[in-house]
Amino acid sequence: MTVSLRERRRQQTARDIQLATLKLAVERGLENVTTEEIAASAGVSTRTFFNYYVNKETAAIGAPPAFRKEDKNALCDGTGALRNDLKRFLHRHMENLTKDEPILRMIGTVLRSNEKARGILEGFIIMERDELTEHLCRRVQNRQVAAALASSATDAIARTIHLWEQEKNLTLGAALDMVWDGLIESSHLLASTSKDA
Amino acid sequence: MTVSLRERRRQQTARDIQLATLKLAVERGLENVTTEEIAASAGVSTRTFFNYYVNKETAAIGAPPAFRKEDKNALCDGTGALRNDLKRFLHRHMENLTKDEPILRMIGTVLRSNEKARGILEGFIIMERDELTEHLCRRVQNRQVAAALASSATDAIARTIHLWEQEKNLTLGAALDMVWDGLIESSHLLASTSKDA
DNA sequence: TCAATTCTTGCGTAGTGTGCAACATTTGCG
DNA sequence: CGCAAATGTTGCACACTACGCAAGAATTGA
Repeated sequence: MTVSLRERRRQQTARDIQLATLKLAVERGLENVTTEEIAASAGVSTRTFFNYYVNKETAAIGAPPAFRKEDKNALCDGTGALRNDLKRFLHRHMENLTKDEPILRMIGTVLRSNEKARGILEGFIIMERDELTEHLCRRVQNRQVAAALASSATDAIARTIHLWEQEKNLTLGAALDMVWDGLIESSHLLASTSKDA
Repeated sequence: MTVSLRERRRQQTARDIQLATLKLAVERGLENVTTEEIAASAGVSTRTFFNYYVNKETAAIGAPPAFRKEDKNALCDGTGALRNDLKRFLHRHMENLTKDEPILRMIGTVLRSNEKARGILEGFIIMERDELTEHLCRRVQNRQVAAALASSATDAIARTIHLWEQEKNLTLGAALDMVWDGLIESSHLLASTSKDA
């Protein structure tokens, strides 16, 4: 854990800038905030702001937590029913997000109104999903099946966060359970050729 | 069908600008094309360009075909197995897209490298998906189930286009069939609690 | 302590996006 | 038809974004 002073400062500045960005963005909307203001609020020059982030949208999003390698491996090397392994995987990831709930909430606010920020996050999610697809290919053989499962996973996460943002008194874990039940039910519907439900 | 001259010109100019944007974007990347160039190429002033589109990314995407109302109604008022109705719905939509295959291909190129364009399209897709969710609520009662189904549908479309872009000699319909089989198979996996497959 | 490396900053500049006002075109009505 | 209202186009001015460059400050390792 030899983190140099430089490195620590870099991390701190990056975070300072992100927090300054989100704070101002939540107050008045990211569109109505200039990079100059953000930089001033974070205590750096405008030029330095751009040394850290290529634009204010990226500054707002920061570096979202990716799927952890251990969790991905546990998912595709799992021995139980895929369904259970996937549920565990998702819960693990939600715990991972719980650490930064305030930031998550602020980012949600920004995403709702800012197209560019959405696109940046979307790009990140696509990468994560593609990687998850790759991993799942080791477990399910058929690429399209793996892709469908990976989509279900990332979508479930998105819907979970969305639900959690709307329903005040709901933890991320509880929201995931609701979303998960919906996913399973929808799978039953799609797996069946009878006209029930 | 009384379309005024003004309206027709507007449509034509909008399309001219979109085509000029896509042409230049495919050649050199949308980042390396200025609005000024696009406007000149489309035969209008820079200012007029911004009267039609708020930015070049929007110009590239244009107005993507939304789900048709009749198709949505057929889906949620359908009497057969949901699975079959959904498959038909997706095929209908792909036919809908087939009309503009060249544009679709160019947009795909742009989306791969441009975050802002992705965000704009994502916003459009979110609206479509939310509307589809609303419709599906009439058929499946539980909101989370409807949301999961709507996600499956829009994701399937995205994966279909992605597959179609990669595999040269594959129609949109054929690509959808492959994606669809993957979706069904993944649904079986998620519906089952046994550790098969 | 000193030299290499890295970070910060100001300045200059190309490009984006909008408000405004003048001018041109289309439309609908008498 | 002909004219007034509505709508569309354009140039200009301006604030803001984002990046290259180079000078100078801070951090590192020897």
